[in-house]
Amino acid sequence: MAASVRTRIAPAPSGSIHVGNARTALYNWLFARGQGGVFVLRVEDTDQSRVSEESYQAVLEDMRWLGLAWDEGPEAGGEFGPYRQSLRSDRYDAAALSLVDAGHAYRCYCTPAELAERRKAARGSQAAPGYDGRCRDLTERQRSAFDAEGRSWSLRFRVPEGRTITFDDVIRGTIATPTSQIPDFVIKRSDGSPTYMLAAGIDDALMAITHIIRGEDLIAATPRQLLLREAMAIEDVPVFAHLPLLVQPDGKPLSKRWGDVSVGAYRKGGFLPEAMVNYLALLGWSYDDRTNIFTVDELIDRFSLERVARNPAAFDVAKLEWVNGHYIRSKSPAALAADLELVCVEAGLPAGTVEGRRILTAVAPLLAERMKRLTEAPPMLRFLFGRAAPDDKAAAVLAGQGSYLTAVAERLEAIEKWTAPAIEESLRGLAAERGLKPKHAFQPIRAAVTGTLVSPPLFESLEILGRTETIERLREAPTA
RNA sequence: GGCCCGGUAGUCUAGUUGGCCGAGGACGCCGCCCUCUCAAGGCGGAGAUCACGGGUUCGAAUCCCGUCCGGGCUACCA
Repeated sequence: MAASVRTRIAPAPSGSIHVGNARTALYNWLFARGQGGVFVLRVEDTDQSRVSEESYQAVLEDMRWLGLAWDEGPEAGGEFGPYRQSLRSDRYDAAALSLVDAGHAYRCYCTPAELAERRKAARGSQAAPGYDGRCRDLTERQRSAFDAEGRSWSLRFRVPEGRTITFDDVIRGTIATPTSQIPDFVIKRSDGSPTYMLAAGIDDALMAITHIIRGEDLIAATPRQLLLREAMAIEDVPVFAHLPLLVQPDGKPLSKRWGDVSVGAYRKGGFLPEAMVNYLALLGWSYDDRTNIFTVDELIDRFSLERVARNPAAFDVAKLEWVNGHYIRSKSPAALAADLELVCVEAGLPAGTVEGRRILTAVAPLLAERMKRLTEAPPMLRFLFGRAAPDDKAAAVLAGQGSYLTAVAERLEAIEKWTAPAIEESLRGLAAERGLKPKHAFQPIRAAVTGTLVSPPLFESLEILGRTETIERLREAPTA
């Protein structure tokens, strides 16, 4: 039994979570849960310029919606807090200080503008990755001179020369990087704030994270954070697992121009959290060669880092919709009605009442099997919340049907019990008497009652609508 | 440019100890059935020179080499 697995998701609070981060969060969560470990939520808000309380809340809200409960983090607490980097600057300062004292970091007086210029100049040449190490060995006198000039400084990590940093990635195997490829990187900005490299590296160590599961884009950051740990004499080395990127169907990186990239957008778009979780789990991971639908417990039980794919995965909305449809159909009428109430109210339908709930619960099973997204419901059940003029196609079908609809109304008035089977029996009887094919017998009724040619099953719809309302609509339908 | 990671049908993938793969499943697509519309469901179908070229082997998607293509990193962003 693995004693104490600890994983973490460390989102920047810049609004609703990106689906790629949501997947990373999910994998971390699944792994921790499956190992009986702890899942930590840490907010990386070191870049003060782009955080707001609102977007911070949006992140927590998305996590809750997805059902990814964190054991430690904001609001949950924990012995390794605080869990917002903006509240942990004392730790970063202390680490930076000791790094400088030990000679592992030094002041760099180069300004961003100078760096940009030198980088530009070095572009064409052979080697030259990043910083050229100009301030690496400044003398005390030179430093004083810069200070006298009033130049501000940042702190850079002194990357040791001539070594190769190696680590084993659970998903990709061994990855080795010669330190010649790693320039002296900034760990503390001139405004005193820590960079991601320092803050994340320290926090992962301080929070005793045992498994770092993150995006492939961070694989280049790994040797640097390993170097940082070594310089701070941190013995424990976490297990690394770098997930493949999420891309668009055309293979390009996910961008807003292509479509929705935030969890919030899918939530508003009528997707169920369980569908989102199931689909995201499948984006880059598989259990076997045939299983597509998993309950959360099954995912927790079966998920493993070893079975995560290595190649980028394209986000396919069509498949997400299929998964979503599956979960919509598996919901109980009452539960689905609760979801429908939200989207109906959002769509302006007066569904938020006791009567509204009764209606929604009744149509829920009917709608379930023809929805891929909850947002498709309002147009299909609008007729249950009020009359509307028929659309063009319905109007065309209604033309000249006045006497037939009147006959239908009379039949329905004579029914003893207002139930779908009774309605069906009655209307089929009438159709048979008139020699009408079912389609020709029923479409005019559908048009008259719902105002459209596409609706939930007719007889059930009429039952839910009620006898009085049904008959009135039949008699008052515009058939001219 | 340098370093790193990838490359099985439109998409997600199975295949990881070479033969059971003349490549399996799912979404999507096409057709049929069911049927009061739309769906759902059932059945069937098209779709992959396993990026390309060499090599090793009786035999390679699976091993080796090279090439090409895509992506990531190369920031006082994370």
